[in-house]
Amino acid sequence: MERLTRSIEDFNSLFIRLPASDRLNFSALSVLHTLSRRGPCRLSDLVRTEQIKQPALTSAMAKLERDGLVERSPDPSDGRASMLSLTSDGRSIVSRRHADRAEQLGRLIDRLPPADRTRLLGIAGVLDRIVQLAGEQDGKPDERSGQ
Amino acid sequence: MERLTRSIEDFNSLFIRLPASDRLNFSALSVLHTLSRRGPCRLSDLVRTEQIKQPALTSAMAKLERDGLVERSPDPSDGRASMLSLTSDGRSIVSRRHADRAEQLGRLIDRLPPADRTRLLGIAGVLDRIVQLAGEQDGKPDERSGQ
DNA sequence: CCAAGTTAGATCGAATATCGATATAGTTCC
DNA sequence: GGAACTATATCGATATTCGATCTAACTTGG
Repeated sequence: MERLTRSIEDFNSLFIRLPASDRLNFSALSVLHTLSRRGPCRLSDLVRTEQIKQPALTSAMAKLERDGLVERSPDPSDGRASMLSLTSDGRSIVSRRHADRAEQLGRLIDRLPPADRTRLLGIAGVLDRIVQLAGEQDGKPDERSGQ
Repeated sequence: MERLTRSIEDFNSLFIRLPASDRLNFSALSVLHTLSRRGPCRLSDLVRTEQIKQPALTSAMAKLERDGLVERSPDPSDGRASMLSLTSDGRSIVSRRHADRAEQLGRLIDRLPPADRTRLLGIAGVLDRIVQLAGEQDGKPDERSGQ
């Protein structure tokens, strides 16, 4: 476990740095990614998973909204809350970053021995299953299935 | 590549968040990790890999030094520079975080089907090779070999 | 050796991010 | 309707970041 953990740590140092961030800080990018993967949700849902407190998230959202990357609509079932969702500009930032990472990772993987390449590509499903397991642990038992 | 990249992104969202940070922010933790993996180096070496500019790194180092996690000694070959290195307190923060991650990852992996577990454990070497390839690309062709 | 250019790192001031505490407004339960 | 709760906003203080600039130390060509 030691060994695998260290390899993942080192790989992440690399992977995280691949795409140079635009004018957005780490928290803002993380919020965009989360909104992209989970779909519209409320501020308090994000507070649970992002690594910042609610006031910081409120001001981050204000900036993202000013920049036209996120929009809010009233939550029909609760007058206190808003539903937050990505605008198309927001979606394109996320997918641009994703595409950059995929491309740069692809360039590295192309230089691996074929056997390694195959093994690595085959690991995606395992990673998904781990994420799912972790989600079941603290969150509700399903929810991670929707595209 | 799409598929693998997305799985890694999702896994990272999880992996990054595993250990709640002490009183140190993301940049400080990243610096500690880098110092731990690369051994003593100069401020300007870190500026090249960390995602912050030199003034921010200088003030981060000042805080880490105040907190007793990093120490500096004069660089014998260059009177302008200092060599930065982890103190034993700094080392133990890094290894504590590493151990936490290993333990939590281990708990998840234990719940995978045996075949998946084996495949995942076998991927460490491939990740190392990718990191090495990326290092050869922009840095000097070797250097990544030391323990 | 010396002047000019370069590099390592520190410092300053402004902008931004974050936090804890608290305020506001909507909701639920009795 | 009123107490308790929840979602989010706001406020003031502290921390982080950056761009610009500064100093000291190194390097080089003569």
